[in-house]
Amino acid sequence: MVQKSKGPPIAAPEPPKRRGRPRAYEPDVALGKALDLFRTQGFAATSLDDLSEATGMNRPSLYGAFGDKRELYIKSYQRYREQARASMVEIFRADLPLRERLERIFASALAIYLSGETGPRGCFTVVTAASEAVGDPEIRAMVLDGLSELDKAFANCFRRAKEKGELADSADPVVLAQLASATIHTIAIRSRARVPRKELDAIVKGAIDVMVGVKG
Amino acid sequence: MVQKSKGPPIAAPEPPKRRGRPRAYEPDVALGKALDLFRTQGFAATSLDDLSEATGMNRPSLYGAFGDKRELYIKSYQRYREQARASMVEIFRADLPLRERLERIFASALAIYLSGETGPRGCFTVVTAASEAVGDPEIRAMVLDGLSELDKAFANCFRRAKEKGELADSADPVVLAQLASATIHTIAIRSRARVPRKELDAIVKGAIDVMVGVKG
DNA sequence: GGATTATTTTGCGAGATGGTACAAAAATCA
DNA sequence: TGATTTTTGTACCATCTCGCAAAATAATCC
Repeated sequence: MVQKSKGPPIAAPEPPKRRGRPRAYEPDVALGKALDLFRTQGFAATSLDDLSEATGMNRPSLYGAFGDKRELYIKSYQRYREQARASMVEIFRADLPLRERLERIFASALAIYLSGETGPRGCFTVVTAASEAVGDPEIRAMVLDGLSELDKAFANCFRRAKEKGELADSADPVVLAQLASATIHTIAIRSRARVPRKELDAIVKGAIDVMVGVKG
Repeated sequence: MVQKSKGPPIAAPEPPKRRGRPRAYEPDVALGKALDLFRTQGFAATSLDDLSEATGMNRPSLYGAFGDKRELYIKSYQRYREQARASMVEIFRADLPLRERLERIFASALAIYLSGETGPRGCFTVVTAASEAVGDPEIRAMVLDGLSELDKAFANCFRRAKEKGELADSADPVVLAQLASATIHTIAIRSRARVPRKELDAIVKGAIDVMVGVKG
């Protein structure tokens, strides 16, 4: 949300008159390109040359703008999280019937997982968990945070649904949330193995049926 | 199960009098070491020097015995699948109450995922799906096979339980199987992020409660 | 215009990477 | 014993890796 105040001219997206030679790239789009590469190939399989070519920045510029490869990976991951969060937060917040809310969440997730020019790329949190998270404590902490953020959002969702009487009294919001997260994770993995969208939709539908229909 | 027949001497683990210089390694244990490395570090992050050191074979020997790095990865993955299958097949086959069967399956999976000297390593199928599967059709096919093998085993499990009256008539074995697989996948991912075992156990317990309690 | 500042560009360098050639070593076969 | 076969060990190659230093470029400030 960009504020559109009528007050004094606030420097928003206008160039803040930087000194020195102007950049030949936009950091935001460059980071997006880097994220694309990391999402498909992973950290180790992506070389600085790959990143340099994709972003249009040569290596020293990359280094100056984002730090070394690991820092760039971390910044890419943070950006992924922001994007993913942005695409879901309103659905989580909205006041919709439980089933519809879940349908929209999973549809939003699938849209992210199936996107990609060369093929589906899955969930970057899952990809990172499966690779760098074991050996790098800082990255692992971010992944853990990503996992629990989703768990919490789902738990909140089910808690509210229960309060509104959409679920049986015996239903446990935390357990249902873990099931919902598990469904997210399974479609993230399967999408990378190119399981056709129809099957993924069926998995989502089956999971939702169980989650909203739990009697105890 | 090694057969202990009384018939004529079958050349089993006895040296078949190979010609030429004898090997300084045992291919089976070397492959095991390679699998260990690949499971923790992934394909791209594991160098031939790493593999050479871990197996005790120098690079030419590695190459001669298993082919190039990719072939070694594929053979390692196949071996992982064999081991995982071996550790579960009897539980799937056994004639146990549904809940107990599920408990044992998940316990067996967790034992695999949490093992490792340097920390939990998760499921190699999931790790491979998250990395090499996108770019390598042959590897992707193996991963797909691994995913569907688990789905089918679970579906069979629930189908039999339903026939025995352990599940409501309205329960759908396929949907329940996908939920069980999803639970497997989520604990595989979380274990790599070092989620403590207690939480993983809780996730498994919650999922089982839902699966065996589904009324429809 | 000249000084200052920020960025780009070129290119380097030390080391790692996957893979291989070749000779020495160690066993069997004749 | 000597020929054959198989594996090992050393050394090497061409390529790629990440990161950085130095110089060139292009803007603003005075």
